[in-house]
Amino acid sequence: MSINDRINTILNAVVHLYITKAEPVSSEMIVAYYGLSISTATVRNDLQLLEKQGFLMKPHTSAGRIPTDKGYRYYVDQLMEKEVVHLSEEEKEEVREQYKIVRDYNEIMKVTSILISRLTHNLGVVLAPNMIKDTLKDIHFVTLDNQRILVTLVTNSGLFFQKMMKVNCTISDENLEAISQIIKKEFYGKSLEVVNDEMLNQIYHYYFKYQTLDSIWKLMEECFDFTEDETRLFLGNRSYILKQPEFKEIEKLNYFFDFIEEEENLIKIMRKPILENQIDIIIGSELGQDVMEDCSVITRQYLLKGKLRGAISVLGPTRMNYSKSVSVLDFIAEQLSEILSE
Amino acid sequence: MSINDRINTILNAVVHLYITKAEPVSSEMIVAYYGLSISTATVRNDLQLLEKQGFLMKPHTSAGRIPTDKGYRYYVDQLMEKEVVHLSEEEKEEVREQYKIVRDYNEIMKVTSILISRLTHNLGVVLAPNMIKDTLKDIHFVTLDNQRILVTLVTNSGLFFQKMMKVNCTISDENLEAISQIIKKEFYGKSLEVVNDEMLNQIYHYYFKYQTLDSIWKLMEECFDFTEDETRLFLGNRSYILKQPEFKEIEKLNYFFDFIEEEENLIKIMRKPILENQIDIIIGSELGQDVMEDCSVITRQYLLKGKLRGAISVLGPTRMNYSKSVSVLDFIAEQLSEILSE
DNA sequence: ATTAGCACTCTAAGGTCGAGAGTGCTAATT
DNA sequence: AATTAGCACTCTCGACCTTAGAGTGCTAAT
Repeated sequence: MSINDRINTILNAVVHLYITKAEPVSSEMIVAYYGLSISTATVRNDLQLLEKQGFLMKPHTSAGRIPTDKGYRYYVDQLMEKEVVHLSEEEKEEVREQYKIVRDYNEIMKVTSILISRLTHNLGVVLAPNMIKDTLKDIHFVTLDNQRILVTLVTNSGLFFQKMMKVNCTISDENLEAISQIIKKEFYGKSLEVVNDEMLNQIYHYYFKYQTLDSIWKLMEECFDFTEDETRLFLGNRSYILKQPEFKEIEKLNYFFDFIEEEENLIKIMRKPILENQIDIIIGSELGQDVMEDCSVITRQYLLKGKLRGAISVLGPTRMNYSKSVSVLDFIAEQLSEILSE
Repeated sequence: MSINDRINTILNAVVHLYITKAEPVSSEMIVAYYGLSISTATVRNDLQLLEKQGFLMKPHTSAGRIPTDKGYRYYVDQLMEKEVVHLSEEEKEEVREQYKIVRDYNEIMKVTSILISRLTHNLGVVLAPNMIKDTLKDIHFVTLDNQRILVTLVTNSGLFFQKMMKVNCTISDENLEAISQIIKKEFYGKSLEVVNDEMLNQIYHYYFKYQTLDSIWKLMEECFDFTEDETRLFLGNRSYILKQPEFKEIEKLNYFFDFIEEEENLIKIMRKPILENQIDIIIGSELGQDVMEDCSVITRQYLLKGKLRGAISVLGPTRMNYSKSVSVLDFIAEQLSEILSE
């Protein structure tokens, strides 16, 4: 075993033991738990070295070591076993079971976030599929009552988008049918993004072109305005994260909840472009949020019919089980893509 | 001022001051804050009386008094001003503003839960309108892709219910149209409850009656099975409640979150029948849940087109501002009913 | 290069103490 | 009879101290 191997082993041991025990790791502990054939003094020398290089730190002079963000970074990049799937057959079965029951997209997203929470004991987050780049396949109007119309918009990948519109005059089913035909004729095969743009920019054009249908077009303008970014975010259980020792001071929890309840914060993190089938791990200070410097986020995108769509994440303390979380996200992303695409 | 009036004033003072200051209330404090023209000794005598009768208690011998559940109960039933609306014009305006923006039912529910949280600084909860007693007005099928059909079911009060169905064979639009006609013919004007029952019990009857449409009926059985009680619950912000002093011990928070994340718990409380336009206040031990004995729930139902539908609630520590919470629920229920019924 | 040995440092838990808040009782006052 | 002043008593809370022990870092030996 070369000296470099030994140093790596020791760093790995510190990260592992700290993740498991949530307490600073001492030289003695490392030797004991890893059955190393070197003395604690040697380990101490190596620990000093690792601290000087910025991978480890001590909470106080006479304490064991804990990893720094740099230490975690080195661990996830270099040391962590990525191949091994850290999921038991029971856990996998649980996921499959849950997915068997769900019926609609909302439920799928909700269940996914809960599954991630349960399996990682951190907070699971799901960003619903973005369909702005899908093309328009179909549009339907359903009259709810004489003041409300439900618009359902179906895309080429089988996703749908709904909006309720308020009207101040009754519009006959024939007229609705006519307008849906016109929209299909004009926009079929165009991406929602384009539909949105064209509709907003050229509404008067359509208005004059199909004058017979008069006031409906004003509504269409509103209806096709997707700019408000209807991103839907699903947060799983909070109860697991409360039990993490890092949150035993209520102050930390406050920061954490203030952060996650501002949806923009999470969306910004999860929207970050990631290479297909890759995992994005952001550790502590890398988040660039002072109040979240003790937390990490792991994000993975999922596919729908082969295309990147939404993302799923684990949010927890920097002292989270990274390899387990990665395994969970990998497995769930795979199952989710399958369900959505089937 | 009769002696009874004085006792009531003192009890009222203790509740008020404890709600505001979150600290045991002393005789001196009562006299000071209420400018009473009696001595602290007299107040102490009355406090002793109130304690003997079970309305107050002391955390320890040399501490001030705090209300018992019985004390809170007497307060909300007898002392609390119910008429006065404890909402500022700004707060009301905020509510109206928020409701102006929302577009669909889901969003309305979500916004409502958040508004309740924000205005009460506790947890707001919304139970979505129950439509099982509505009658069937319309049904639509939308083909998403060759394996999925979206069923939209419209009721007489303009609510709708959606379900995604998986099919293993392509069903033509003509057939879908035909079946929607048949369903409308058979079930128009019947309550969803009845539709559900009849569909489940007589599925074979329909199957033979309209044989030409063969396998679709199997799907209908599944589609109309509402028994799984698709109750939708919306929880508002958790961040306010974290800041309440009763939750400074993390243990209490754990119990709280475990409780609210089990949706059944909240549904059971909120489904309890309540007289129209009445408020239901459940205090501490009245909840019958050991772990929640320091929490209270206030529930109010809201109307849709004049009929009781869902419920909105405030969940917080027993030391919550009951009159403010009641005002918030009253105002929001009114606004919500209006929005839903307009 | 590794290790044994040991002095040193710091935390965490426990103990003591006094100040102060607030009560309850008694005796005096209205 | 109801109210009040006066005061002893009780309990908490924070400050301070002490000690055990966990763990380090250095030095000198291997």
